[in-house]
Amino acid sequence: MMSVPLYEAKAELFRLLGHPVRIRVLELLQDGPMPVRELLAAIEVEPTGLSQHLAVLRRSSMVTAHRDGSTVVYALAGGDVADLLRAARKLLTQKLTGQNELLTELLDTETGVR
Amino acid sequence: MMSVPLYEAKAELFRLLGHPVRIRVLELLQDGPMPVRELLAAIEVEPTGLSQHLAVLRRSSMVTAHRDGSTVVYALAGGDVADLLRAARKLLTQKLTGQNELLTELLDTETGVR
DNA sequence: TTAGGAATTGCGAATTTACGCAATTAGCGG
DNA sequence: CCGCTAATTGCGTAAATTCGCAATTCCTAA
Repeated sequence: MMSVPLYEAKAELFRLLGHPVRIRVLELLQDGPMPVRELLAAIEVEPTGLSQHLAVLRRSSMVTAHRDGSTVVYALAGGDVADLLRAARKLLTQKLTGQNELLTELLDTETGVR
Repeated sequence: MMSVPLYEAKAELFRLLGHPVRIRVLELLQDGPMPVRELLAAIEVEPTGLSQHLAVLRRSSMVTAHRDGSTVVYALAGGDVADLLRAARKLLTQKLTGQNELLTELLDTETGVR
């Protein structure tokens, strides 16, 4: 089995998350499964574009899809995607609130970050 | 102040993390500040390439740099980048084991792949 | 001041990714 | 079967990333 270095996989994961539409989809799906139609209504994107981004998320096994009649319903596929999004939000709020650099710097230098 | 939607910022963050070299740098810096020279020795990349990736991390305030004599030392800049990397590792581990389960299940039940 | 290493920056070429239109598949109702 | 909505796929082009070479900056030692 050709082993892919973990950091390669990690980079790939982040790269796949690196698009606004895909982030929106994942965030919306955190509240439970949702048909494409609703995703389409909630996100500012054209049907074709949404499909393509959903395909990316599907191929990387971050979401699952199943038909229900004439509509297709998407859902988060297991793994803790939520943790990632949460960590991202945490980091961003820190950065956006910005000027508490003092605090983070203190915490950082204190421990020597081991 | 022109507010950037949070999901845009989040996507941007992930996009910036989405490169093997940048991931490696962040992981290495988790053990403490490190001069470029050492990063260069530890990562398989050319000086010019490393500089460019370091520039990306600098511009997005994920790392800081300061000169120490003739060398430049990089360090993680505050925020909980570590949390992100940890969450990513967790998700990847789940995913990889999950793929194995799926694979064995496929081999056990049917040979058909449609 | 000059030589040299360390690190960065400025392009240009090559690769990758995103977007939109047209065409296609799939289910539902008349 | 036919028409219609939902969703996806196939391309071609536009836009963004990446990478390496050459040139530049900054520091140190002679």
